[in-house]
Amino acid sequence: MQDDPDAKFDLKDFLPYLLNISAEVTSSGFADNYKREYGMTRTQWRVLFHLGRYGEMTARDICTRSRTHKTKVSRAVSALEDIRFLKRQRNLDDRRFESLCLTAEGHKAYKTLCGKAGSYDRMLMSQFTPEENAILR
Amino acid sequence: MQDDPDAKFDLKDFLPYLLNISAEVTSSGFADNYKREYGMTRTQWRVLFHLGRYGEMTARDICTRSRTHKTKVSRAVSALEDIRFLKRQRNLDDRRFESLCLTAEGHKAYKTLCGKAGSYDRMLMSQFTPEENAILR
DNA sequence: GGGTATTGGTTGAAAATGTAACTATCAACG
DNA sequence: CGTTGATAGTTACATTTTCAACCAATACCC
Repeated sequence: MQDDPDAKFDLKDFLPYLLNISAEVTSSGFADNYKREYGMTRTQWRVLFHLGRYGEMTARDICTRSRTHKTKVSRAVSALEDIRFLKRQRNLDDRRFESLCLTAEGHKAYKTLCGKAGSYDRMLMSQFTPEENAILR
Repeated sequence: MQDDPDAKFDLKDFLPYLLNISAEVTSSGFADNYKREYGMTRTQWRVLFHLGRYGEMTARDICTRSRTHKTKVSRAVSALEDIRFLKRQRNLDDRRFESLCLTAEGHKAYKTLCGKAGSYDRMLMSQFTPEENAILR
């Protein structure tokens, strides 16, 4: 009855659904690391990672690179500033911009978490063959 | 496995991050369909889809099948009930359960969206080779 | 110059989510 | 019985996220 042939395709085959589930499972598995230790949210961790990995950049850069909405980034940046993980500096040429960079403390946290992320990633990867990984990415 | 603090690995290589981005991009591309038309949230859409595709089941079934937390499902069910897309019925043998099933209206919405999901999925898939798809899933 | 549009970033209110405690039902064991 | 413990589902409260409006600085154009 509910199975109209042309309206029928398995939920398991719907790519966005699949990706959501996988994203949630893998992310929450790692979230404890930054949450318990530093009280960071997912977005904050993302911002920290971008700055740690790619160095100084503006909030807007993070938005476009990480496909994150600017309000999310804005709030994450303030939060990271509050706990002294980053500092901002107005660009003098164009004073709308502010370039962000990590403090020593922020960088230390980044390095710690980055190491954990590396092993976590390797752990995830070990469940696939190399070819599968190449295609996934 | 040791955490190597100096390990530099690209953010682009962190699987959870990748999955999050892909999930977000692909999902939000489709979200307009149920959001604009029916005012549904992602979770509500997920519940609707499960019931439409697999027929009558309990809230708990949906939780375990879709890896969604029970409070999210509970609220989505209430919301869908409010707009008359599903009805619930207490199980008489064990009155803790309530089985859920779609109303005619709910099923109509499911069918419509399911059709769109199908073409959306095929569109996404068309960007990969069949082998790539097989592995992704 | 002066008006208008655009852009980087912030803010406030409303919606959604996460967490934990809660109700209600059943089952198991004395 | 009564107590304990598990399970299905809800609710309350705090945290996040979303959405739209907003501010300030710059660019564009006449």
